[in-house]
Amino acid sequence: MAQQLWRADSQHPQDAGRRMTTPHLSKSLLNNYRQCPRRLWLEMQDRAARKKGLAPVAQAVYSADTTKRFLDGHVIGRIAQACWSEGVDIEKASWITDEDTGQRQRDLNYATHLTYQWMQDQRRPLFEATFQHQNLLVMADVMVPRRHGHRVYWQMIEVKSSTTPKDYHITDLATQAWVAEQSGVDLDSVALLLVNKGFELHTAGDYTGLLGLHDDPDLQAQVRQAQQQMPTTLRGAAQTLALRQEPRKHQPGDQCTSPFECPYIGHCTEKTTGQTTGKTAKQTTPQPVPIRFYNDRGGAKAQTLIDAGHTDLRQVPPATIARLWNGSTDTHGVNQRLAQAVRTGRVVMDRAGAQAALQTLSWPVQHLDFETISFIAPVWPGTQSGQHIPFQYSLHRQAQSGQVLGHAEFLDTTGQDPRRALAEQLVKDIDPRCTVLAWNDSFERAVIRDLAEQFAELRKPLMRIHDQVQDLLPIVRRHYFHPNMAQAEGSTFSIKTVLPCMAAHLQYSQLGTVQNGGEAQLAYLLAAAPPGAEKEPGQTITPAERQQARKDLLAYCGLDTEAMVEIVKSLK
DNA sequence: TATGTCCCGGGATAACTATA
DNA sequence: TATAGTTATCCCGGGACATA
Repeated sequence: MAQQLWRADSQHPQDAGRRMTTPHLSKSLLNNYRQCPRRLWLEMQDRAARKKGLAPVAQAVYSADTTKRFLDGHVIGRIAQACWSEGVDIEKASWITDEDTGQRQRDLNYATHLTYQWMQDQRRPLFEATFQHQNLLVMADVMVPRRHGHRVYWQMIEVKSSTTPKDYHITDLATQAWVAEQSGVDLDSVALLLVNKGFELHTAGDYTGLLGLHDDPDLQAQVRQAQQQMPTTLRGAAQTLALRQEPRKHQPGDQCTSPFECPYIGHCTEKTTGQTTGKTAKQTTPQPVPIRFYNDRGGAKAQTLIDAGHTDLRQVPPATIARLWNGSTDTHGVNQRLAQAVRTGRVVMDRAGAQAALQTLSWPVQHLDFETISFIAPVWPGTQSGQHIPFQYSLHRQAQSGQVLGHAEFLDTTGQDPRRALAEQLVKDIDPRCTVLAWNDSFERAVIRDLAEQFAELRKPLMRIHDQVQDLLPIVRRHYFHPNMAQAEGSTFSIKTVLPCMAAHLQYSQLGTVQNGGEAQLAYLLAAAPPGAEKEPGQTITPAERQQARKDLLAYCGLDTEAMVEIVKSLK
């Protein structure tokens, strides 16, 4: 006998709109809890405040990187749905118009009801099928009916804009399958629909082969295993929600960025460091300098010092520091310089060594920086998913004296494949006699290699440029350390960390909306969007916005190479 | 002679550093 | 998300030395 679709104790969807209480938790909220209870708590406070039209308790801010990832996810979601032409989009059908206010809004109880109805039909795949159990609501990306003899089972498919399966994919599937099964759905399997690495677009708009189904037995077992945690997780989340006070005992840590960036990082770090942040603390308040090293995997070296009772990096004797790295210096002596810089509060610089390194370059040098865009679903024929496609570069020419001899730049925001024009211009702009300097050159070299592979007739000059490229970063790393770099928020040797130490008059924070690579990608998408494109529903991108995005892009990329100019100057 | 301990170097690997 | 490069760490074998 076929198992009934809905359990007796679950509320009958017939009167869903009336009797069902709105669930308190969704899959993503549960994920927030898994990542950090404090995040869940803040998110719920935020929602409650928004509902009442009040100011949020904490300001949630998503970085450009995360925003871009969300965009990618939406695109992949749409492409996935196109794989099932018969599919019914529950989400789309669940928007109703409020008779009083005339506003359109989504009715999740209605979505649950629709899901129930279509599942009884047993023939068509469902998108965003909505299930509720207890106070938890989930939406499954795709549900596919599969007939075994007389019975119909369902395969639950989770679509991810990722090329490899991740742990959190398993927990996602576990949560959704658990809720669906608790509400009586017969699942025969779960699956992930992932992006096939290396997919190349041949015909514009044809994404056949972009996505691949993963439903091996190992996945089934992992999801089953993860489901066992569900009751515990739900109980924990409920306890967190019942708290009246923010659970501050959850202090910032690795969980703030892994597996996802938390939008409340700003809120939590502000609260914990209080008024004495690193920026404002001067000699007046001798706060202990936390023990941290460069490239110290998992903080192992730092931990040995902490275990030995050290609390302030400035108080650790140099010999003790040296002993950490087998009694000598670490590979390039970076951490000896780091410790010395922190101890003395002064810059450590091996000027002679830096000069010797710079001496080996072919002057004048040209500082090169690319901005690239990548699409998980490639838009231009001949490009692959995830490929970094350059749309902009900046090139500063600098004499050995330090003097700037010229600046060239390129920016294509036509929305067409920018590679050809960029490659041709680059070949014209690069002087074959000069060293080309990049910051972390592997990236620029890979981009140039790609271009050389793409355009056979430009291969020779492009590969010549490729061979001209050298890296400025290791020269700095081996000969320079500024005390501020030891406590930098970002990477120790990121150009955005190093620049303000070497040339205080140049600041990324003075730039407009584009202050890092992720923001550059978003600005590009804005500037190069097709005519009539909308930023938000109902908000067409204006020519002024496009112009501003272009301006910000030029300023940002230009500052990256100008930074390199200044860095070379201060090494001399 | 057999066995155990320590250290060192080399190779593989995982994790981290950068970039967008 | 991805890639390329770097580096800490693990593991292993070999050599030196001590001990049974």
